[in-house]
Amino acid sequence: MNKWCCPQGRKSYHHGNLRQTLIKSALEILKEGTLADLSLRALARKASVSQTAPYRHFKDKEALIAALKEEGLRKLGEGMWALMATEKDPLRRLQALGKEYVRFAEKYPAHFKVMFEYDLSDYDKYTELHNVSDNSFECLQKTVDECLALPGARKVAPAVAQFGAWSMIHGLSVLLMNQSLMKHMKEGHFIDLGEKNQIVEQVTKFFSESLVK
Amino acid sequence: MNKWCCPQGRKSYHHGNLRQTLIKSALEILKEGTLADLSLRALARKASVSQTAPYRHFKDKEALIAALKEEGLRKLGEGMWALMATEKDPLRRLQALGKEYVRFAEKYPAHFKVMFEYDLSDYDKYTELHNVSDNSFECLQKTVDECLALPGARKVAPAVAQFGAWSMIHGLSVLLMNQSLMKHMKEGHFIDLGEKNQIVEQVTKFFSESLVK
DNA sequence: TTTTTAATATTGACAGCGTAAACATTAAAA
DNA sequence: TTTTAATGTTTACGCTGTCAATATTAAAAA
Repeated sequence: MNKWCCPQGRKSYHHGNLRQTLIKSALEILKEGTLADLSLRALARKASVSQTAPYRHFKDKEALIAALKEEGLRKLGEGMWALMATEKDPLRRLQALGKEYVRFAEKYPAHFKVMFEYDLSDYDKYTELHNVSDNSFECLQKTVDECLALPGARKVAPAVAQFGAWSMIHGLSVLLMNQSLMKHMKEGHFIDLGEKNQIVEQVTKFFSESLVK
Repeated sequence: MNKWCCPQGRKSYHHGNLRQTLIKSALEILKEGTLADLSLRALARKASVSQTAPYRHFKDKEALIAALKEEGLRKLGEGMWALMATEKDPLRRLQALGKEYVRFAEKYPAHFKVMFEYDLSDYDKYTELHNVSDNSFECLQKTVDECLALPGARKVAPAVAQFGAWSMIHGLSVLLMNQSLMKHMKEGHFIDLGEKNQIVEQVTKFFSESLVK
């Protein structure tokens, strides 16, 4: 007799793919809700698994968060590196990278939220995060350097331009993703600006052109 | 007899200044810790008050958070508006505003964290937040407009320059305040950049100069 | 001044949370 | 086939946000 065979009404004792399932559910919750809405127990429930099962895959809640961050960083990096291969003109590529960054924020809002809103208590525990992060932003650096090597480029310390580009792109994404700011803007400020995509198009263009002449 | 007169070992039944005390304690906690470390009960304990006393001053936890956000936004606005009065040259003022923004993030890290990392579940409940926010960023808009009115200014839609300025300044602050990013940078990237203040000085200068010529 | 009332505090209770400890099942390695 | 490591379960603890019912008191009204 096997009344204990399939706990939580599952087909088999082992879930089979719990880690991925937990990550997926977490992203679903974050997509609509805030970070405060995320709980390991709710994820376990959604996966029809006991409340402590997640601990076989993540040391604690922060480890799950770190995994989400890493996945997001990786996706972002992939998108940006793809542009490195396809767009050869540095100025146009810098603009494209900015657009890609914003596009990522819109396509993966849950990843974006967790990447930049959730402050881990100890980043040193997640060394892989740094590596992925490095890799993602390396192409931004490279592209800025190429822009500065262009004939007629402005004379700026590369680090300044790199940091400026990153700040601009990141800030743009953050502001555009901020429901509060966007809302109040539509009700008064920047009304003549049109749609989001146009903002991104123009601001990134503005910046990349700032590097030359 | 008054064994019940002074609960929690206080001198009087009423605390006298609980609201401010709670806010202050919250900021102290956030200064060193993360948003996850913040709990109403801990704040109540610190104030030697019962666990539900905070509810006389804040409808719920989010209301406390919103109050922190508002206070931060107000401080930021004050600092920025002060510059409007003292620095008349638009370009230099734009740079000064950027530096002020970063300086604020460094001086009030707890406010900054809560302002831009804590996503409220419903912003419409806190209308005052929008007003304060509007006011804080109005001077940034005005300054950019003045820059664009300068002889030799680049031809850009004002909204684009405004949004670009805001993105740059905000992104700069966020990146500089991100312990994770800053840490990994010192260990490899941007090493030739020197100290934070120099970054801010140069990047803000770079941007404001991007508006003219 | 006295009385009433509104502001501010209290205790007690409840469900949900993160997570530790001890134990069960099973897939994979020996 | 046996052993072991991976992956699950149950139970339990203290912490959390928050509600309901109640107490104290400062300020307003009488």
